[in-house]
Amino acid sequence: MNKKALIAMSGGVDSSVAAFLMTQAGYECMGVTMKLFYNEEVACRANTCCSLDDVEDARSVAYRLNMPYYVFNFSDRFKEDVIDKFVDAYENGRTPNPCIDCNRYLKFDKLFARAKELGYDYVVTGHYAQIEYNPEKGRYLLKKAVDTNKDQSYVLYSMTQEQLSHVQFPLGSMSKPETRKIAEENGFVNAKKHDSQDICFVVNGKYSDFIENYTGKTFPEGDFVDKNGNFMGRHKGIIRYTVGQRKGLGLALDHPMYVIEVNPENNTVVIGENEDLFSTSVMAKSINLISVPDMYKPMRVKAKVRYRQAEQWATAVQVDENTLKIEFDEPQRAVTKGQAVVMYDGDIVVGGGTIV
RNA sequence: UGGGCUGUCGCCAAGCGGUAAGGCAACGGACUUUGACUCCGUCAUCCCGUGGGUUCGAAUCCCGCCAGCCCAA
Repeated sequence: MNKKALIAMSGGVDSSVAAFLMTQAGYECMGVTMKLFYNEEVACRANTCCSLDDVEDARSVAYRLNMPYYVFNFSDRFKEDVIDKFVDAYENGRTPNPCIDCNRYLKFDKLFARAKELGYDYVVTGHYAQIEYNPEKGRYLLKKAVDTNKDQSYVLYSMTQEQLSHVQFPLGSMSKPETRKIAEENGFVNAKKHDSQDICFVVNGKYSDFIENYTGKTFPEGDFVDKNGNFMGRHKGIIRYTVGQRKGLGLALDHPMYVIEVNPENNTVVIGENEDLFSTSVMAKSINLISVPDMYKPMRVKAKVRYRQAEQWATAVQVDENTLKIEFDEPQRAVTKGQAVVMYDGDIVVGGGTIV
């Protein structure tokens, strides 16, 4: 009897090709799209995942591949573990990464558990990353995608051994052009669909508008101040700013200014020079380690503090059960609370955590 | 209402007789499964406070007026 794989299909080209590859590999597959929010609440949008159109695309591909297809309504869980956390972070001067939470709580927890209940051996997604079992370590390893330009291992750092042992990323060794080629060859409706981008549950770009609509709150104006607390201007509400931001400040000086810090306590936003944004030390909470059981002994790693960034040399050490301290060799620009720091050993993901 | 200074794009600011630099902001796009950063593009077209004058030609020179600032009273 064939192994059974549950394919998480967003309606995009990547997960569609992942589904195709699994059928080719002889798995008994089922396609599933997670309904994460209501389109009536956040409207429709062409290039986001999981909208109504996307469900139709996913269904179409599943039909073409001759696999059963279902939509699972996980909107309650998504609200609780992604949207509410997202809003809470912004309200408290942090900058969340909802994609990481969605992977952590929806794809590899809620959906993962459901797959198990239904008797499936694997959950499959269209992520560009690789999973590999290492006999010497006795651990499953998460590795970067072969196509390093599309590598998504950063958003997967929270995966556990249990999850890694029952998840497959068929696209890990593919390049994006190869993926699209396969989609075209199979006549998938979404072969030329634009890559997803922006926050999927935020319509028409402005996440700040979403937060205000969603919470029914308005976030009051406040002061821009410099490092010494001198008044520099008025800001339009704390949720509109993130560390390192330049655009949207509306401050016309003789040179660009950047957000250095967001201060919810007194509703101020500290601005300063680009040089003021650099720091070498990073503390992370809610950590997850993959390639090693613990890191109480300092370890040389390469790490990055945002998705699209080259890893930088650093020394990391675990402080306690849930805390990691990372000391970069060179100062890093705009280390931002709420974002993730992810550590690598070559192309192996060591682990990561949320920057505090 | 004596003297001095200034008035160029939303902000700052070049320009000093030859047909409006640049920076910031803004806007648009690229990049991107988060937010940012970055990059590319656009941004004064009978016009340089205003009305006259000189000149082949003025934002640039001259005169008047207006506005703002400063110093004196």
